[in-house]
This record gives sequence, structure tokens and C-alpha cells, in this order.
Amino acid sequence: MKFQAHLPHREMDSGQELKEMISCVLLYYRHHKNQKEIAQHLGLSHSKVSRLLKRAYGEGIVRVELNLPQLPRLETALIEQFGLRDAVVIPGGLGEYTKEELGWTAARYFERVAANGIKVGLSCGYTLYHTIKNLREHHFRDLKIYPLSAESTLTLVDLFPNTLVGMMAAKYRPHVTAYALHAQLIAPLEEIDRERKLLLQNQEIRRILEEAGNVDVALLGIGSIGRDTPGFCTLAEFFGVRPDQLLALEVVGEINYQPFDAQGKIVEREELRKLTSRVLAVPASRLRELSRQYGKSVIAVAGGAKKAPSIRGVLTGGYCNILITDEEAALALLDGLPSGSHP
Amino acid sequence: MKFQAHLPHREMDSGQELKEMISCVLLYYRHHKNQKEIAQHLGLSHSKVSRLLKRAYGEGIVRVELNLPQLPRLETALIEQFGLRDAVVIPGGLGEYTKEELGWTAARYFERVAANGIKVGLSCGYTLYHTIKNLREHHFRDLKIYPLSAESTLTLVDLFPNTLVGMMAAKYRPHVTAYALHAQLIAPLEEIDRERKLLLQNQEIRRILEEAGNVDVALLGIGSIGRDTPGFCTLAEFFGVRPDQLLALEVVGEINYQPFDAQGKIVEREELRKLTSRVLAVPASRLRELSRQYGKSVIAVAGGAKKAPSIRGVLTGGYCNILITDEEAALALLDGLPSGSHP
DNA sequence: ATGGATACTGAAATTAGTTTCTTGACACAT
DNA sequence: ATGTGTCAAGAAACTAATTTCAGTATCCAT
Repeated sequence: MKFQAHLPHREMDSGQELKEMISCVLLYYRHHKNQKEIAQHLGLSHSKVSRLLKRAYGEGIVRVELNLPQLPRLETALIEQFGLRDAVVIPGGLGEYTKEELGWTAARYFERVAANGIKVGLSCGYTLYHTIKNLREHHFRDLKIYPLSAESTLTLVDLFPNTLVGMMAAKYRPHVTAYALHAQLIAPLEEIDRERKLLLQNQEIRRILEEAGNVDVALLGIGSIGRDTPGFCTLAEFFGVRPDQLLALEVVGEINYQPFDAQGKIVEREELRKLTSRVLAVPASRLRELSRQYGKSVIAVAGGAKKAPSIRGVLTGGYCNILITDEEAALALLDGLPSGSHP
Repeated sequence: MKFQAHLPHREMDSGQELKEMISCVLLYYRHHKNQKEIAQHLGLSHSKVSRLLKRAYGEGIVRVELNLPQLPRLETALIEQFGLRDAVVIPGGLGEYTKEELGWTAARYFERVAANGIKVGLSCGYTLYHTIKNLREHHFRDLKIYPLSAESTLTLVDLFPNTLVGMMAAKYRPHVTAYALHAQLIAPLEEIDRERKLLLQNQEIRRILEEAGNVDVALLGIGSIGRDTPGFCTLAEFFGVRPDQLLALEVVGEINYQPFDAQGKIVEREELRKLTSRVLAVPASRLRELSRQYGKSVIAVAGGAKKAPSIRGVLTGGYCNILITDEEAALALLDGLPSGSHP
């Protein structure tokens, strides 16, 4: 179909595009015209108006601001009751999506406390995965990112520290240093101590583990124990420790692969050795020390009513100094206190 | 169909509603779920999610911010070239909608310069209509609002000062005082002077006119002359003055019902008396005096390439000290200057 | 209790908005 | 010239969102 005349060159310089975009934005958002009308009056097609508006959003010409009523009462109560340095409580009622919102909030928090050149440590879990997913790209440089622990399996689908470290490093590419910890501790139980010793003789592993115990900002997930909770329990079963056993030993949760009871005390029982001896981790006691140091942020991120007992354990144990959680967990933690929504 | 059991009372206190709203807002705007998904996961219907989101917008929980690239170059140039106190230039290319955007911008400007208790004067026109339409309700109190002019017709559809004064007063109801000027000057031309004199002997009219000449903020439209321009030309024709005649007399525009030429000089020709003697208006010379007074804002609002000559007249004549216009008019006014969009 | 005004709901109908798909223009290599 | 990859455009197909509508519950005055 070549018999039509050449169309005149359209001068489609970027200035023209920008103007069209601005016109669309004004008419759409300020004067509430619909896209069809705008298209007609500006001599464009629907599709183009739609695309221009989308682009305007992408380029930050249009921004959506959310003015959420805050939940400071709960935050203050948490800080006071558990001696925290800071706490953030997101609204409840998000159901399945609580983790995503927790992740978003934690990401914003991290970006507030972090700075170029600091050392960052990550534990594991789905909540932290969402946190890292929500980080803005290229926001920092010269970070050093450490896994706070390493496990001996190569197959479990859970989100391991190494993976998360890689993901975070990818966000801040290319000006960051990411470290990995591998702990292939698969010997039979009676030989495991020898194997650990060998592993720890490795200079590099020792150094990484030591530096991981000294990060400026640590992001921690909190695992809970129950039949249908993935993560830690899956790992435990892999090493032959069933959730029932954990419950029988009064384990209520886990932080950085270390199981603790309702008082936040790390449970170190012989029955758990086949599990605990097979991971390499910055010890919970070290996390507690960090939490007390000036300028160190040890941030635990976890929410949902079901996690309340585990969170309580972590807070009682003093393994973090900042908590990011949701309304439901916060209410359960503070139990006596009435909800903020009933004035 | 009453044989179903009573449903348990749903505790639908406002707190619950608010929570649902917040959940929707977060999931929709922050996590980019669509309304169907949100409805499913929160156990609501599509419709409800849609309504909650709309309400959230209405209540200011969600706000849309526009970051428009500014046009300060043109503004500065206008200020310098015409000795203005301030100028605002909106983007061009809005076509039919330019007046709406001008109105919005002028409304925001007015709200910035106005304050409780001041005196406000309004001339007429569609642009000012849009300005007033865009004012936020209950924003001020104890205003005194005056028409800057009055005409002798009861039938023309144009937006007269009295109407606009009423509209503005309605916005700030009930704590404002609105004044009206009526000038029923319909006598034959030879008796018109006597009629005017009688009218002006009325104490109240004299007082209102005098106060109108002393307002703190004046909002002025600018009329242009042409075959297809409504407003002033319609009024002129009503009194038997055809647009051609106006053009022949070198009238390029009109401000507050007073025709002026390209140099901004008010045209006072015998041929126009049948028109000009039938309106009552704060004289253009008084507007010029006001413009020079400290603390008085005389704001002219007009845009579009076609209005450029009229605007130039107003600026040359010094009848305003603040101009709100659009890119097209600004470029025409500054003619030599290259456009901001070609860097 | 009873009637009626009001407000809220979800399903369905309607409208609005986005994405896909095809085409054609253009730049550049062959 | 001719092929080829990129790009942007509109039409059409599709998806998403809003509004209407009809049915109920609630509240209040009788």
C-alpha cells in the first residue's frame, strides 16, 4: 500500500511530547476530564493519552501521596514497655498482604537510618525478602552487606541470608560489596564439632562472621513455630527435628536460626544439636550486645497476631532495639491496652 | 424470603470503616493490587472497594500531587518587560481548556494574596467565572465583595460582575458581605446624562462605587475584540455598536467595560457613547492608580494567543500589577524571545 | 409494633482505561 | 534500491473501575 503521499515530517521533539504530557496531566488530574475527552480536544488517540499519563506518573510529574492516620499510641507503648529505641506499627487488617506492607515500611525505615559506607547485616525470611524488594535502586553506595547466618542446605526454598544479601547488592549495584557465608556442615552428628572447627579455621569465614557481628544496621526476621509455618520449621524438619519437638521444648520462635523460649532465652538442648550445630550464625547474644551499642540499629521486622509470642520473646530477650510490626501483633504484645480504633 | 436466620449484628463502627479504607488505600496505591484482588482478600465487594477508595480521596487520605516543570523564564520576562509586580504563566497547549486552567491558577493566586476582612472587586467574563468556580469553600470570612462595574441589560448571557460577586459570596457563606451595582441606564441617548446623574445621586450607589474603587484585591478579565468573541462585543452590539466599528476605532480590547487601543489608551469617542454611557464602572484610570498603591493587588487574568493584543494594551496602560496568563499569550507578548521548550 | 425515610449493600450494567496487535515511517546497513 | 531493526501510532480487544439499581437493614416518629 505505497501509493499514498509522503506525510510531512512531524517535528516530534521531546519538548512537544512534554507539553502534551503536561496538558494531559492537568486536564486529567486537575480538571477531571476523562481520557476520551482529553484525546478529542488535544487531537490525540485514547491510547496515547493513557500512555502519556502513565509516563507522567513514571517520571514523577504525578505523584500520589498517602496521608495515613498514624498509630503512634501503639508505637509509644511498645517503646516504653519493651525498652526499645524505636517502633513502627503499620495498620492491621491487611490479611495476606501484611508482609508486603511491613516490607515497604521496613524498606523506608532502613533508608532513613542507613547511609553510604555503612555495614549492613541480613538474616532471612519472607518479610525481609519483601523489605529488600521494596528498596529503591541506587540509593546507597559503598555499603558492605553481610549475611548474619548461613545454613548447610542447598535445596530448601526459603529465602536464605545469602540470597537476600545478593538481592540487596543488586539494588545498589555496582558500588557495594556483598559477602556470602557458606556452611556445608553435613557430617554425622558425632563429627560435626570437628567439621565446625575446621570451617572456623578458615580465615575468610572467620573474618566475615566477625564483621557480620559488628554491622551498623541489622535487619532481622522473626520465625514462629507451628505446624504450618514455613521457614525455620522446614529447616528443622530437614535435619530431623519435628515442630512438635520444638514446641515440647517450649521453643516459641527463632531469630537468626536460633530457637528461643517465651522468656527470650535461647534454647540449647541436646535434642536440637543436630539442627543448631549445622548452622553458622552471629549468636543471639551478640545481637543483644549490638542492640545496646550507640549508633547501631538492630531492626526486627515481623507482624501478624500469630507472631506475637515470638516477637515478645525477641523483645524480652533484647535481641533488637527497633521493631517494625503491625497493629495486630502490637495489640497482642500490649494485651491489656485497648485498641486505638475505639476512642 | 425471610426464612433465613438473623445475621449477627455487624459492628460497623466508623473505626472499622476507616480501617477498611486504609487497607484499600495501601493495597491499591502502594502495592498496586487491583480492586478485584483487594475485594477478594478483604472479603468486600468490588463496589465497596471502589467506594472506599473514592471516599479516601474525598477525605484527603489520598492526594494527587502534580510536579509541573515551571515556566519561570516567561514570568520573569513579563515582570521585567511590563513593570509588573508579579506574573504567572500556565503551560500552553490546553486548547479549549485554557480558561479552566487559568481559572484554577487564578483561584490559587487569589487565595494566596487574599486574607480575612479585605475588600475584593470583580469584573466580568468567563475566565473570572472559572476563577470563582475554583475557589475553595469557606476559605475566608468577613470579606467585602464588590462588582467593579454594572451594565444596563438584564438579558445578556455573559457573566456579569453582580453574578460573580454572588457566586463568590456563596463560596464563603455566610460570613461575607456582597454588594451589587445596578445601572438601569436605558434612556435614549440625549437623556442618558441626566439619567446617570440621577443614578449617581443615590447615596448607596455612590458609596458602593467608591468603595469598589478602593478594593484590596481586584480580579479583572480582559476582553478582546473580534467577530467571534462573546462578552463585550455582544454587549456592544446590544447597544448598536458593531464589532467592525470598534475595530475601525482601533479598539483592541476592553477592561472593566472600557474599550482601549493598542497603546492601552481608553477610547472615548462619540460613536461609543451609546455603549459607554450605559455602563457604570470603576474607571480604568482608577484601576491604574490602585495598581500603583502599596498592598493593592490588581490581578488581570487572560490567556490565549488571540488575547495577546488586548493583554498588551492592559499592560501598557498599567491597569493591573499582576498578570495571570498562559504560555501562548506570554510568548506573543514577548515576541522576540524564544520559547522555553527549545533549549 | 408499624410505616417511612435513609443509608448501605452487592450484582449487573455501563463506562473508563490499558494493552495488544498491526501497520507504517525512518535510520542504517547491505 | 532493498532488507532489517526500532519506534511510535491508532484500532480493536480486553481488563478494570464506577454507577445504577433493586433489595434490606436501621432508625425514628407515630
